[in-house]
Amino acid sequence: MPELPEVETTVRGLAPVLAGARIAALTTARDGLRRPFPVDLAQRMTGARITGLSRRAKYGLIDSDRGDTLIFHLGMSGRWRVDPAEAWPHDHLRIETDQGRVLVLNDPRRFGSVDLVPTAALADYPPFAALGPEPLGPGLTPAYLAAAFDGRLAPVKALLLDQRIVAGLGNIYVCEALHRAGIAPARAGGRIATARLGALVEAIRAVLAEAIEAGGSSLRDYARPDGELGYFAKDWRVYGREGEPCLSCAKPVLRRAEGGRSTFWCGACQR
DNA sequence: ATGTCCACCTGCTGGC
DNA sequence: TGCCAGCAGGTGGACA
Repeated sequence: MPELPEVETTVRGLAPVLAGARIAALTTARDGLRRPFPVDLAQRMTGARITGLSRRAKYGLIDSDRGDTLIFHLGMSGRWRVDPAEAWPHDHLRIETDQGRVLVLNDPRRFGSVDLVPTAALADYPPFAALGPEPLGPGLTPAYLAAAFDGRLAPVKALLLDQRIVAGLGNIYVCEALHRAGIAPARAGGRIATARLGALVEAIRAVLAEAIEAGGSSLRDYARPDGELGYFAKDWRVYGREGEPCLSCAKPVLRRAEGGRSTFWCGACQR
């Protein structure tokens, strides 16, 4: 389920537990998730000190002082739990720090992944090879989108979900950004005026920034044990609101399923 | 190359 | 109450 804001919030929640700590133990409960875990994961991480945490697209990065970076992806249902009071089904990976803190990666659907790559060779990590710019970074501009969308007949929604064009957007935030920008999700990407792409860039940034802020707020609340990172309540303007009134014009929000995913939009506000 | 669909998994919900 | 279809926020590979 996690998109960029959820992963960002998760990383921010992991940082106080992991940064500067040494890994006392790393254990796995199965061979892997969507991919096998690295066979030497425990060997290479045990005893290592964590020097920093960061995020790229929907991936979380945990750097060790041994020159390795552990890269996790939460897939659709992954979450990190902090100092869990009890074991849950689908707890797949457990980290214990030298300060006695415990982190557990739980992922019922197992669409997530955990990999270990040399920090110096992050660019060679296959999932990173073709990633587009970070939506909150300097690379996402109206001119960039205009070039990326040029001549494309695919729906703008599909293009925004393509991680090679923009890295980190998922179904929810694409629906929300398109609504905020007043652009119909089915409109061909190459048929959007540059001025409207400017509105789209602003909408993407605003939607993500607000979600990260909401996640940060929930993070501050849960200094308690057995915390779940990255999941927080958020009110969507269109996502999940089929039939309910558009918050801009009160006409019912529409939903269409394509390729197994739902698109929510307002037929009146979005053109 | 581009656009579309499906598989990979488990869990939850709503309708019958 | 019980069963089952449908749905879920991701990625990547297959196909036309």
